[in-house]
Amino acid sequence: MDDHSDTLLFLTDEQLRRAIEAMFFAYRGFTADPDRILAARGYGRAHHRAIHFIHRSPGTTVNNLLGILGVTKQSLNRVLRTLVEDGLVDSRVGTRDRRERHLTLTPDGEALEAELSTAQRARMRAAFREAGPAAVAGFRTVLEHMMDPEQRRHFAAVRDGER
Amino acid sequence: MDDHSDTLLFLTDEQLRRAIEAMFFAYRGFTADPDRILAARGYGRAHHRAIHFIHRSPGTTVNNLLGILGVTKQSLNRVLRTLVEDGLVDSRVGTRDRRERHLTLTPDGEALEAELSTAQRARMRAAFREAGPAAVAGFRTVLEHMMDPEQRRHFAAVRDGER
DNA sequence: CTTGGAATGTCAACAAGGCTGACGTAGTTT
DNA sequence: AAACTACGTCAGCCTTGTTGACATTCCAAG
Repeated sequence: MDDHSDTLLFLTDEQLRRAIEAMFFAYRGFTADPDRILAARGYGRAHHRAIHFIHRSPGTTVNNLLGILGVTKQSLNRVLRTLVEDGLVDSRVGTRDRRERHLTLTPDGEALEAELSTAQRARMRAAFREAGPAAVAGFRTVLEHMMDPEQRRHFAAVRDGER
Repeated sequence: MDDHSDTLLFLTDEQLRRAIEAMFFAYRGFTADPDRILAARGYGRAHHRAIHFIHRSPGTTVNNLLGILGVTKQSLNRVLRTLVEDGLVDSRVGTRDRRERHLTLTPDGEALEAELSTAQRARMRAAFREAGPAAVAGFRTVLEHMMDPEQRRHFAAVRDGER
């Protein structure tokens, strides 16, 4: 009960260092495919993030998105403006509160989202398949515990039927 | 044998989507603590990466680092220059090949590395402890499979006694 | 031994996408 | 009517990625 042997085993500084590096390299792999697709269109990761979360929560407001993405409105606005101009995102004045803008993807926006998502899911699926179900469960558990509490709230929001 | 039930279970597009988001949020948590320390000194993540890999492989060359970090030499050079100027990194002309510069951390550099690493390991350790050993093993397995083959080579290099 | 090419690293200039600060405008709340 | 909120925008800064041009050094072919 007070035997720390296996606890110590996986909490070595060196083991943790390796996990940190793995996270770094894995994240690069994780973004590599979308990055290529986006670059071909002159977009960057910022556009991807906006598209992703608008797809996930159609009709979401600008303010809402700011909370999820954790950037300033000026920064988000730059991205949103180009997406609206290019006809990928639709910005509609709110009906209940007309100060708000509700964001949705246009058909073109959905198409790009699908393209990005398909590529990213394919890599994820391949990694999951090679690693096996048990590893996948562990993977997700650790990821959840690595988030900031606030980020985790946003994450959990989806699981329980979106806000 | 041809029962896909559990395979399908964890390969749903929706499940994959959630994993993608988890990766996004977790990476932000992962970098949050170092980012704060770096910002206080006027550095960014690029500096952290350089410091980390120089610490890992003391005496490494610029070219070597380029392969690991996957950026252009000009980009890396800017970061290295400030680190050398600030006395955190030592750049020494190679003895065998004088075109090369061998990079090591100065005592000040090691101190910052320790500070960054300690903060990042603390979060990692906490997440690992809450998730448990089995989850940790799965986590690392999936991460390895998510890397690009080339990135994975660099990663594996350390495990087998560095290059 | 020289000379041309490859490797290595530096300087300059540009772009994306973060940031802060200030401000305008509409709509809502008190 | 006054205060607050949501959103957009202008201006300017920083980090960190990019490409292009260039200097130095090494090596190998002639």
